Amino acid sequence: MRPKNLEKEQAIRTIALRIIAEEGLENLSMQKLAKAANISPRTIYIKYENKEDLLIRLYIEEVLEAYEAAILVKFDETMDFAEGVKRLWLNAFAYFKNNRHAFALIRYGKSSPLLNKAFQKANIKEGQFFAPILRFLKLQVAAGIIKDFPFDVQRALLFSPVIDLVAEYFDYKDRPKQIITEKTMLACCEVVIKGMLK
Amino acid sequence: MRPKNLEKEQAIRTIALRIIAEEGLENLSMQKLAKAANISPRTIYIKYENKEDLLIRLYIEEVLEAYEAAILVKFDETMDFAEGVKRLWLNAFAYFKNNRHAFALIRYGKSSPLLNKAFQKANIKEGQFFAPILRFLKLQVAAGIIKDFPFDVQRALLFSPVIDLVAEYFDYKDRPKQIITEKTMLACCEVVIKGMLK
DNA sequence: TGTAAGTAAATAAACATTTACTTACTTTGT
DNA sequence: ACAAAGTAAGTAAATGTTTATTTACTTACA
Repeated sequence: MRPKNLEKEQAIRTIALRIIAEEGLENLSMQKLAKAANISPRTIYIKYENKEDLLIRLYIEEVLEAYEAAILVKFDETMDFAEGVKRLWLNAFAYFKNNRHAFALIRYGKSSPLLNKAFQKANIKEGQFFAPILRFLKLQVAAGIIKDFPFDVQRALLFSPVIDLVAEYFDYKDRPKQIITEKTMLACCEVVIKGMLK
Repeated sequence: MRPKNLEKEQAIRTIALRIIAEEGLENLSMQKLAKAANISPRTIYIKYENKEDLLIRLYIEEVLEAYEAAILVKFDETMDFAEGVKRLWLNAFAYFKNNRHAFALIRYGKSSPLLNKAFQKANIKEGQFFAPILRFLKLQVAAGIIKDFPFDVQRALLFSPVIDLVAEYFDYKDRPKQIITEKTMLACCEVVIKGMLK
């Protein structure tokens, strides 16, 4: 049996992400993708059931899982609160800086109903994305260090500025002076930490 | 001369927003929109140059401008810091609660390159969206009440959790217990304010 | 009655997906 | 050691549908 060409599989994913980031999810078509990846449209259908399957697996397997892995590097749920949050912020910043296209799809994950539903489904099925962060925060609440909110609320308070700040980072990339540096991120992270402490 | 039917114009906008919110921006087509609004596709082209023009004006004129107006109700740039931020948070929460479809397009505004560029262009041309908030924050910095960050950074720190919390509000709408209430929003707002104070 | 608003139907291009075929590699019998 | 068979991976081209937009006509009102 002829073996799968893994380079082609990776090309499909890489180029799909690039098209989504540069032209938008609404402008990604199977034929455009095939042409850009220098393959036949049929080849995409060997690896993916259909367009929906491609998008969902691109989002979950290629982007979310890699993002989760990157964010948890050198993170440990028993860390000190401020240290733990700073580690997560810096990991996220570093990951997105090097994965602009993945960042674009992460943003679509919050707007597109298709990806949003896929995320919720995967989140239920595979335990929970970012489970170590959930346990980390539970420990902090139990120790009386931070205020007690539902997890989803804590996540919004602690991490939603990261996404907006990374967006600013990319906005300022083609301007004379970058205002979002690792130093800025750390200063912002401290603001968020201060607010959250009891 | 036959006069324009303003009801049809409004139907186009309302139904376009509904399709985007329910099926996604990538599933809005001119023909589907015309059929849902019970008009001929040609009618859309009397009011809008093309699909791009429709989307951009829907985003800027129908959603962003209404959002800006709603958020600034009873807000005054000379307000006390905590009072001002709370007012903005509660106004945003109230507006989105009653305008779920507008909320969906606001989210697309951050992911879709088309809408994102349109926003930046409009923001430069028409002075600045949310200019009173910019001046409000400048006053607070000058008075030594809050930390001095670039405006875009301050905006991320003070307001990005609102969007995520509203998303949670809608998520919890079809579950037995709502966790995002006005009280939750106020508690979160206080967390953010505390972090920002000098 | 003149005219822009509106319609129904048409156009050509692009779309997701399939058909019919070829290629390249593994397995198997010698 | 090796060639021929079997097979999934891959291709080029076609399928029928949907797309954005236009054409040619009708309607309603100043």
